[in-house]
Amino acid sequence: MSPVITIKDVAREAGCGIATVSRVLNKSGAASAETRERVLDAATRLGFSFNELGRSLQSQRTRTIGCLVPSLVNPVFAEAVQDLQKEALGAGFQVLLACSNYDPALEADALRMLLAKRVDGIVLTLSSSAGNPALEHLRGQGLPLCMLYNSPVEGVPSAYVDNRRAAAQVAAEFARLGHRRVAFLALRFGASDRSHERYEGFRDGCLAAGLEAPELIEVDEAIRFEDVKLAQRLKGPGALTGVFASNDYLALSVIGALHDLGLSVPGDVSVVGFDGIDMGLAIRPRLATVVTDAREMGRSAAQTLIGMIDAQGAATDQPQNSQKSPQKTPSPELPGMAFSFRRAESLGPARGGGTDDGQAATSPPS
Amino acid sequence: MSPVITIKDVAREAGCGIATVSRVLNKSGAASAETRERVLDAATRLGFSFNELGRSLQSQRTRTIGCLVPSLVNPVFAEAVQDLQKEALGAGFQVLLACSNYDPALEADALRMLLAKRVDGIVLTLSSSAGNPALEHLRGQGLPLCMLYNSPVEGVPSAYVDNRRAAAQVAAEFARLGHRRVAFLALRFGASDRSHERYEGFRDGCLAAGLEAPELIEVDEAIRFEDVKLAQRLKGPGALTGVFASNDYLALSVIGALHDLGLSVPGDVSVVGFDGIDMGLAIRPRLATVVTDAREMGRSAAQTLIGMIDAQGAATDQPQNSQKSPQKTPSPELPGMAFSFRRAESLGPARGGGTDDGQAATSPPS
DNA sequence: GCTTGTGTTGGAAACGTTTCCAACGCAGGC
DNA sequence: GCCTGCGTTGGAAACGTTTCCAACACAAGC
Repeated sequence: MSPVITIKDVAREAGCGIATVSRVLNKSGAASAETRERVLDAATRLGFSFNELGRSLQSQRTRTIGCLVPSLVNPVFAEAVQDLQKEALGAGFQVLLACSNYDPALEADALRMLLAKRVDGIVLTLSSSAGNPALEHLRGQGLPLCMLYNSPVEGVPSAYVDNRRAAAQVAAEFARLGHRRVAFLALRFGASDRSHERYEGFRDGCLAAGLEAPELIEVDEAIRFEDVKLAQRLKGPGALTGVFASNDYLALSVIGALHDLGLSVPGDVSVVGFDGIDMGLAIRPRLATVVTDAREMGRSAAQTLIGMIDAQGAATDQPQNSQKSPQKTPSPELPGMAFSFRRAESLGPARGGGTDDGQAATSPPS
Repeated sequence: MSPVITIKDVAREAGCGIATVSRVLNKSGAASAETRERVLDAATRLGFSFNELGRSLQSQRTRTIGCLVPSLVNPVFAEAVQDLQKEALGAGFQVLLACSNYDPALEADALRMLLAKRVDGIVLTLSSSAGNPALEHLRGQGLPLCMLYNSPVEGVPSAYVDNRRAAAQVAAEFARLGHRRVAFLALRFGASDRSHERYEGFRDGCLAAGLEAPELIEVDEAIRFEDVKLAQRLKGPGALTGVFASNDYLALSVIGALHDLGLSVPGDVSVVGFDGIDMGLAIRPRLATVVTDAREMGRSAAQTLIGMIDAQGAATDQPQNSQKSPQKTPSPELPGMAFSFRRAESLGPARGGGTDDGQAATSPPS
């Protein structure tokens, strides 16, 4: 429609060369007050704005970061991405988003496209990070990289929580309330590192606390519970008294389903989640869970990545004094991020179990 | 790190010119079988992949679409964006994402950056679309545009639901169950077209059904309800018997809060939401709400936009036979998308109200 | 007056691609 | 044997920008 204005048009309008226009508009290099005036004037009069494509091609930086997550339906990722985007915007970066839907093939495809678009760096959550060929390929490119929610892999920083440690703490809470027989309910056990780690941490925690090893119950994508194996494990002798769901989203639907089975939470069964999504505080009983800060996770990943990008740029600009300083960017190995356990109504003393301080556990959340 | 491979490297390796490489790799133009072989071979040996920057600069198309939504924390937007991205990917487009956080200044900023990055089109949800200067600016650019969740503005297609009609139906449901005094609870009334439209539709529906005009209660960002004005309107004579929340997210937290106030849902107060997010089915009582298909909304917006982009491309390619056909792309005015009312437990007969068929309304959802 | 320096300017190359077009080799028809 | 035409090829321009560098004007120092 309206003709696209380029730097050449501005140059013609201002009666000078394109180099001068570039210098003035970028405040790089000097120009006489009078010329500057003319250029600025021409630019606004024409409504000029830079074409970032030309700029990026020349400068070899796009000021765009790629972001790959499994899904936005899980609020944890939605929040992380939202704050990542916000943080990036503050630093002048745009975000190119892709969802893998937990499919490794899509992951690889998406990463290829991000590379082709020449993003300056990538934040990614992989289904499985250890030995992932796509990840190896990325590392080979020397592109700044930061993982999100994945446990860090040698040489790649990550914004994450220590799933094993957190899950072990959940086990301790169950034990404290007299539970003896509990289960781990995993939504996508085969396709998720995080599910695995949480299970292992939980199992180890249970064993350490003298509980039986937890049963592992896998459920498929659907949130429908009419047919679930869980039901048959909740009644009769030797029934489970507690369930640890691999994330809050799953935990909430479990609570609803238990309700329909005529079981009360936490009277008959206790339920604990993982993530600390807001919705867990909106329902009654409130959801006991491992609270993590998804937004902080997103921000942290963005900061780390942008730090790496800036460092890389600086290294290229000033290669002379990198003589003695370490060649390779130190690749900040972030510590795992903070989490806390939220005691809330969905976790109570074991049904009929002898507890030390079971009564106190139904107190309102901290 | 690893040297970036360009088409020139491939040409040298294959012993031919860059034009030939381009033709072979793009399958545009002919080449002898032998040359093709050599080029293909060289490309894979070197691990070549196109630099989309150079490509876009030359072809004037980036195969990237911009997407601007207020927030990803509301699951409705998260789902819409997710499916929009999926649909776009299927058509070979990437998605550049921005969140405005309901801030018009950020909206404008983000749109400027999307334009500078030369996206091929934009899908956007604006706080307020009528007479929005940023929107006018975009239209002036002649850039393909499709709104999401906003009511369509003259000449700009939109994937949306008819908020007024849907809200009026909610009023009818309240009336059917004998409610006389109800309220509309709005989360961000000042900054959202959608909130406004829902309120107006609800008010008109109430009046049409012989109810009093609903009270309008605005709440701020926080989901904390300890201090809410709502509480005082729920007890004593003339108390409200029903609340229509401007979206499901808000409705769910209202239910939790009412619980804490010692009020039962739907025994004392009925609650209805808008959107139909999954979580509404996970809690008990299940949330009665207007069910919309967020994912379909995202897909539809993507399809419409990509259709416009393709049409634009075709028009530029073949300007000769556009003689008699309409100059301007017909800008498909989409009809509002389907929605349905979900009767669920959170909506029951009015407390002490004389109802026609109140009992049937507590039946399980359809 | 000539050199030297400083401050301002614009031409041109480069970034990686697509595509126009001219050039070339070669077979077939006369 | 020459012209035509076709299939194949590569040089070069173009997309919009940044930046190097040479050119220029002008003042100051000798």
